[in-house]
Amino acid sequence: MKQSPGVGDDTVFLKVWRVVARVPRGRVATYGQIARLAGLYRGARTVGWALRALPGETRIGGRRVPWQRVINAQGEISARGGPAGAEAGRQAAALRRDGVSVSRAGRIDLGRYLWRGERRRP
DNA sequence: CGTATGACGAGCC
DNA sequence: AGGCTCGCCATAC
Repeated sequence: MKQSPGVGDDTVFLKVWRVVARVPRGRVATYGQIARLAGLYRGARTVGWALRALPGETRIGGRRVPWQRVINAQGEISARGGPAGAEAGRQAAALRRDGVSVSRAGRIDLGRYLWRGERRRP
């Protein structure tokens, strides 16, 4: 089942959140990208899991974690398990407020908005 | 400690 | 191009 993980201290979730917190406004990052930066080379799914468990009020570095800036590798907003489109709609709106263009189908141009600020070392 | 789950991703068909 | 399957990882139970 899905319950709140023990987000006590230095858990993988916290690491993920810290990376997400670095994504600048007006940019987006993919789950796989966040995973790599967090040290989880193939843990894209784990990133999704971590974001699902992210309490909305969580703050890192004094500000809320911009979870809306994380999308899948196809440039689309991934659906949650809940009501179809409910959360996705909120995410699209939040992204547009960030200045990111989101198509009605919920697609984003990665070539244009993908965060390239920090790349993994070779 | 073994099984199941999921805001993913890369291949295949 | 669109859709399915299989692999990955950490967490829940």
